[in-house]
Amino acid sequence: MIDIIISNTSDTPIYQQMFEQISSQIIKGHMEINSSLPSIRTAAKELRVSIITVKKAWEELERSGFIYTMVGRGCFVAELTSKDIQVKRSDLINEKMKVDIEYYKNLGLSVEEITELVKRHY
Amino acid sequence: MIDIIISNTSDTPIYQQMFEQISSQIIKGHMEINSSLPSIRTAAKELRVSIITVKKAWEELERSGFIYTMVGRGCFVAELTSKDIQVKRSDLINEKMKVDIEYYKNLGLSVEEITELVKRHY
Amino acid sequence: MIDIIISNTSDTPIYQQMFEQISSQIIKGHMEINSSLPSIRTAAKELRVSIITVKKAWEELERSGFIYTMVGRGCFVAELTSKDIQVKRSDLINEKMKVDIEYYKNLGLSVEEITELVKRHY
Amino acid sequence: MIDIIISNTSDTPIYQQMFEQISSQIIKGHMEINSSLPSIRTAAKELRVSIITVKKAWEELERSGFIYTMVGRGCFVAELTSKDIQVKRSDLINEKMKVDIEYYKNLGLSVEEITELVKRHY
DNA sequence: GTGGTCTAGACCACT
DNA sequence: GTGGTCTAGACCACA
Repeated sequence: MIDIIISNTSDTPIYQQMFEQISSQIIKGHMEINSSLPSIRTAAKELRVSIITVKKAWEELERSGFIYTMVGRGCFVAELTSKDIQVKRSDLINEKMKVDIEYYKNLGLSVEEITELVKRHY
Repeated sequence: MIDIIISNTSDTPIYQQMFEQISSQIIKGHMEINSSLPSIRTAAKELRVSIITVKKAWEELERSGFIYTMVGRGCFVAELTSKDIQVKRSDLINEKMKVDIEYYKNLGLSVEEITELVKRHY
Repeated sequence: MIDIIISNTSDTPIYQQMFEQISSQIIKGHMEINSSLPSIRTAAKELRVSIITVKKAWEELERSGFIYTMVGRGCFVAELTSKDIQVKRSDLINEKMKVDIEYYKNLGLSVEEITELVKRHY
Repeated sequence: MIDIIISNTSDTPIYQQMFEQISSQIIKGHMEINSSLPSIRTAAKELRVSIITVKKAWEELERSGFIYTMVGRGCFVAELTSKDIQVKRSDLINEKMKVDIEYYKNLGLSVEEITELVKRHY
């Protein structure tokens, strides 16, 4: 089993949805270190997507250091130290925050207005 | 002349970059009502993008009510009441804010942490 | 046209053969900066491989910084400074050299024997 | 006991790692002629790899003439004359050297640069 | 069983 | 035209 929800209508690619959800679960410590991910075939069947789509997601996860692969055996959650995780998390957050603030600023929003909106939408 | 910066390597489509920057300028009142936009050809030459791309951006702007077209004469900034503008602005902001908050929440950020980051990045 | 030779019988994957040959040409300065690579489709047809195989090679090249992509327009040779190129080249060479020397050393070869072999095979 | 180090994450197959390390030990005379290799089951347990993998490595070693099998009794280091060993060793070395030189040559390295690198990395 | 590579299509958005 | 994504198969090496 794997705890992912795929939206076929979303405009973010399926493989990226998978990447984001799994990486986020690893970052939050919801997946045990060295535990195995479902095999590409199993995940594909479960999520009703193509094998190649799953593979692409797994590849991205490996390239980002979230999982490691042992050919013929499967893919496993990498041994990230809590520090590694904090760094990865911060990177993700700061990168996005920078772009977001740029956007709101561009529309003439003050910092107070933004924080107000944040509270309302949270 | 037109005050836009295009990034060819960005992964947001060029026409959308144009849409966002122009609509934001109109919303902020930086473009005079009924003033004319540059012709599609001129804009294309200035920004070094395809005519088709400019056409698409202008179409999107018209569809969203930011500009209007007079066939054979060009495109002009629409007469938006300040209320219209507020509504459009709010729509843009709220739609994006909803998605953004979802993302940060998903990474385990509290509302306080988000507002803290907002202040730092602003 | 593109100057690549593919061996279907080799045990190095096709996409990797393409990556190595193109990156090596860029490193050696045989491809002009900002010149366009053949489109994925064209290259696939010319080399008689699948589109997806070419795409994978192009992707690796982009990830390694050798080329950049403009969606809807094509892929282009990146503007590498001669210093960038030297660094990339050194990295490739040293990484491989380390493994190779390890191998020969492991078989009991002295440094003189290796250099002797190098001269003979060059 | 058997003196081998296996890397599960390496991209050279496990059975090949085993083959290379054992054959190299035989070539260097570090394993006594007619001495017995550990049983497949023992080796598999010690190295924490699959029995099938060990079997494949032993098979390769036998096919290359490094060991011989006595059914029901185990596998033993073959009686290689020093000449046999020299030939096998040369074959391995020359085959690899040919490919390696090709690679370095392709990156524009002169024979002097290569020998220089060899000395530095040795 | 596993992942790695590859094919020959397809549809889409963008230029 | 371009690249981006996806599908539903296939064959292979590896464990």
